[in-house]
Amino acid sequence: MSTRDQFIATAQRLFAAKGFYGVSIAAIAQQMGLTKQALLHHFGSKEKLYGEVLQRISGELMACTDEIIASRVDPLERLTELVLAQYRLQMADQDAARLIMRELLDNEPRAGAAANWYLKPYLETLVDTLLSINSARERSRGQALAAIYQFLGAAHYFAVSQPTLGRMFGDALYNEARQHYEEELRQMIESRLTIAAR
Amino acid sequence: MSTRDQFIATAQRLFAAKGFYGVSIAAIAQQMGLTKQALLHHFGSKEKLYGEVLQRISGELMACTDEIIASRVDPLERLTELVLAQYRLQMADQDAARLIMRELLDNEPRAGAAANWYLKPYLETLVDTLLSINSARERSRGQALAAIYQFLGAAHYFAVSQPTLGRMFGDALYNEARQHYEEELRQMIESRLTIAAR
DNA sequence: GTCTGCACTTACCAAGTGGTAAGTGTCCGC
DNA sequence: GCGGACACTTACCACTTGGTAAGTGCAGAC
Repeated sequence: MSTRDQFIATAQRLFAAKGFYGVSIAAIAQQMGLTKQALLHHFGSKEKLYGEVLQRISGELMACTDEIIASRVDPLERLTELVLAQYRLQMADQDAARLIMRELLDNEPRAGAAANWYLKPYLETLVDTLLSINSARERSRGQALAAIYQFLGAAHYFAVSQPTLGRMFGDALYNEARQHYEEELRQMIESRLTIAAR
Repeated sequence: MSTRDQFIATAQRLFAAKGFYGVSIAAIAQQMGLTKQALLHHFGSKEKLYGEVLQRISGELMACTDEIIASRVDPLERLTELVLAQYRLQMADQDAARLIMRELLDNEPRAGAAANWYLKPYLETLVDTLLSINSARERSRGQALAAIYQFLGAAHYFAVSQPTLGRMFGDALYNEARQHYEEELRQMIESRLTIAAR
């Protein structure tokens, strides 16, 4: 793993834990036994490093999304898999999930606002897919977005809560909830879209 | 409104927008045309101010929660109202919602970790209420927590997304989704708990 | 050998950080 | 009029911030 990639990985971990302003470039470099000027040598500025972290994350999500879109044609199945895949990715890399959540919270545009150019097409895809599921029932884009947001919110929120829940109730209960969660999500999506089709 | 309360309100707004580390006490004071020492005079330290902001927020949520627990006995109705009330509060004060979300993300304990002593009893109440809805079906605490988290995640996530969604798609679409969202939440809870009762 | 590019260092900077100390003015009870 | 509590100020502190400048050491090319 190149020094550069190591920087990105370390930065992702720290940014996820304490946020952009909560981490100094010196702290990131120190974690790797280097000086902050080594970091600046590779990335030029703190913002650019942050941008690269976001870019790597959104790249992974987009790749995963594209694959599902290519392989699943049935809209209900596609929508379900898109949400579940996103959930699995976030559970597998919870630092990434936290970072994206932080990006969602920060209303100021920063470092190219990387969350946008991945999140927007992703959301558009989800909304379009949902709208194509049952053309019979009239459904506005706003209503579709509301439904999508339930799914994503339920998934993302849970993926991000491990530290807090672990601290509150112990990791055992979180892990127990985790065992059920994916299935719960699947049922939630199914029941929502099935009821909607009535 | 006292200077002190103004400080808390201003701090809440700024902390919500940029996080604890992203805002300096000088910036907060400057917004009110005062010096940072005026702020320190009232609160002693940045952490204490932050703590007071969290305390005010959690106080409101707890008051609202207690009232519902006192007035609703039917568990399904109580659970639904608890989640919806939380959602309404968060939509009414989106800065507060963002702050709590940030608190959820920060795994380090800080400023008394105010989110804990409000969030934990709140979650416990929700889990207990859910478990009492249908004692016939065996259900573990972890499973109950998973269900609860779907509801809260869907609500909280949406409440926090206005800036991002507004930037992405324009406020019109967000407002349209918003019109439907509370009803969507209600249906989601109902269908989840109704199916569970089968 | 010497030159070049690369990864990385030490040294330094202006600006900003949270916080302390010591006032300054103003209102209020007496 | 006076003493003290209160709200707030200026002045200052040690420290950290992101970033620049100028090397240093070391590989490979010629």
